[in-house]
Amino acid sequence: MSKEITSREEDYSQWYNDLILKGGLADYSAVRGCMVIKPYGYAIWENMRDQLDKMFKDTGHENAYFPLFVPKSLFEAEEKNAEGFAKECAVVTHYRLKTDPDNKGKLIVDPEAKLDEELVVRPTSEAIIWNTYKGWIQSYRDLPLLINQWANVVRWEMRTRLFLRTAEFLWQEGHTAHATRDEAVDETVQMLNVYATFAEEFMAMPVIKGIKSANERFAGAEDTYCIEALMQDGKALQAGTSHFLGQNFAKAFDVKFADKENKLDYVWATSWGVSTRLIGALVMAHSDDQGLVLPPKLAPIQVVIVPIFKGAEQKNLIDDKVKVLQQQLKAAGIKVKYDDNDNNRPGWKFAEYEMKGVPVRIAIGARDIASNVVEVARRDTKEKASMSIDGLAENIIKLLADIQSAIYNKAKGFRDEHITNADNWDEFIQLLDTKTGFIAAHWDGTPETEEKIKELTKATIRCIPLDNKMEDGKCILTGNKSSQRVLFARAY
RNA sequence: CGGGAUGUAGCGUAGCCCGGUUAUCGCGCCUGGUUUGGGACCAGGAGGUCGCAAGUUCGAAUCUUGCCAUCCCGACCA
Repeated sequence: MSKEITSREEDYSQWYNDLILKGGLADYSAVRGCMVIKPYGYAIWENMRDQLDKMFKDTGHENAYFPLFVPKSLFEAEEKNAEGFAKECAVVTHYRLKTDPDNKGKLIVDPEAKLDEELVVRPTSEAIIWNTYKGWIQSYRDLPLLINQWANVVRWEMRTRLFLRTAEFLWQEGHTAHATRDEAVDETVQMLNVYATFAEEFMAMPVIKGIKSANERFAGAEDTYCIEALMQDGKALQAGTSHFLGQNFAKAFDVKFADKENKLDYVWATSWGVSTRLIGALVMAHSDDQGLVLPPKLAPIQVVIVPIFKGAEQKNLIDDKVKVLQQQLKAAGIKVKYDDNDNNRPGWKFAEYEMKGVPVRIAIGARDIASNVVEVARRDTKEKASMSIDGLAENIIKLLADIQSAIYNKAKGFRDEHITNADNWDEFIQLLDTKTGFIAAHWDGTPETEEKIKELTKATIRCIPLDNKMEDGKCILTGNKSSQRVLFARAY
């Protein structure tokens, strides 16, 4: 059949693409590096967004919206940030087209319509937001300022991959301002914890909370905290970041506040974000060679009901029964779909919903109704069981919870299996090339050493785990003294 | 952006080297019927800017050039 999926074994990249395309999450578009997010994929994003938005609001944040365009002069105000993003910015230079006098029916950029100042299409919004905050903050009474925005950003990446790295992507970016350093650091860590909780409890994806080395730090940040996940091919994926920005942006945009003693000081800042990349992470974390495996808490469809019948009479009988069941399941808060489309037979539907990663499938036929049961199949293990129609909703709720924790445990088992200590260079190389995953190794703490290791192996320091224990050792490359292990991996 | 590969109907493809009637086949799609417990079957039918643009030629899916997109490997990537 045309919907066959390339196996992970055969070609991991192709497997990933197949899942996205054939699972109906997204499609390529006519625009280089930009994808179309299809309804099924967007529904996952909506579920992620709704949950995260709730968590942001529960921690005191409000949503706002800032412009897509950033005047170049503002963009360059915070030097490090500007430098970091300069190479991947789309820039608007003109505001008008006109008909081509030499080529009928075609348009050209009107050279008369050149902008005095170029507009940068935001790759991130610190600049425009901090320029705005300047007008909003005068006193400690205006702080903290806790704002989030849901937006699209553009980063002109050289090589793109569906969801993992696209030229335009959807994300949220929180931007907060605080009166003290400590409060800003607390906020940074708090939001990192929100991300970690979301990843583990909703995406069923275990993550390591850590801090980035100087090389991997966000341009313009003092510290970048991150959650790192491990994909099934042994490569790491940065799933979310939370930055402590110090007073860098306050100084760049001259945002000062008066404290209780009427003393002026620059405010302290954070920014934090996750993007549609999370969908890529979700896909790679759990799926198998038959298709997507989605965690029940984020699945657009949690339960699909497939009727099996001979003739219209049986179909009517099943319809009546399903109508009741559907109401019960919906009342129990379950997202349920009844697929009684007559174009496809049950076997086709089974395969289709497996590919789409629907966590639970219920098959119901005349003989089931006769014995007051349904056949319940779970996507993660492919196990099938007969379940009584009485109290079905309660049992399905339990099953969905089971699946949620089962796929988390499976992913966590894999992840934990793939954190390995390396005590010298040979071991390090060996592990990178055979076992893959996170490698915990001593590092002398210098950017030069990290850079060298990256050159030699393509492995980078993913993070220094927050709960790291101190331990004397020697750097695997230089042999210099080290006080703790850091996590290396090849990464997306 | 450099190296390699690819682009023919919604998907997968034959034809291209060696230019020549109406562009091949399978899946899917539409109509009708029979079916339905793991990707159904029969009959009829629709669907094509051969990625786009220029060029060579009496004639281009086929040859040439440029461009666009995708994939793989690099470089790049908070």
